Amino acid sequence: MGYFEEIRKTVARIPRGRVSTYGEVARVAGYPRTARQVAWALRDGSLLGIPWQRVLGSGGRILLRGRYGRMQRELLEGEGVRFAGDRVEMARHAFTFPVKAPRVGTARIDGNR
DNA sequence: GATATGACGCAAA
DNA sequence: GTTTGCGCCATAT
Repeated sequence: MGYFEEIRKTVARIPRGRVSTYGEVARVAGYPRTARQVAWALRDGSLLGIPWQRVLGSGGRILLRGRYGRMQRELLEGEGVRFAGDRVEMARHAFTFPVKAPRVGTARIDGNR
């Protein structure tokens, strides 16, 4: 799987009305410290049917400048995302990606390893 | 291979 | 709260 594909797949998991951040997406996708590259993967997200508007800078700030930035805000507000000033109310909308942890089965101790 | 470019993030001032 | 500097790393040229 390619890098972009992983990133896009991760972004696609963000539910409507919830948001995430570049850094978070990068980590969850399995590529820590590649927050900047996430932006690259989303450049033509709108053309790929990816909810690019749900990815924000840390702290819930919209980093996109100009009309695209305004468009992002409109799209988000359109799906019920609330803003406090220039940033999204992360406490309310931050999406926590489900951890794909090994099951914590009842009688399973997970010996070593 | 070498450089330049960013929708980043964080620590420091 | 703001600005600055720097590390980061996939693509583009």
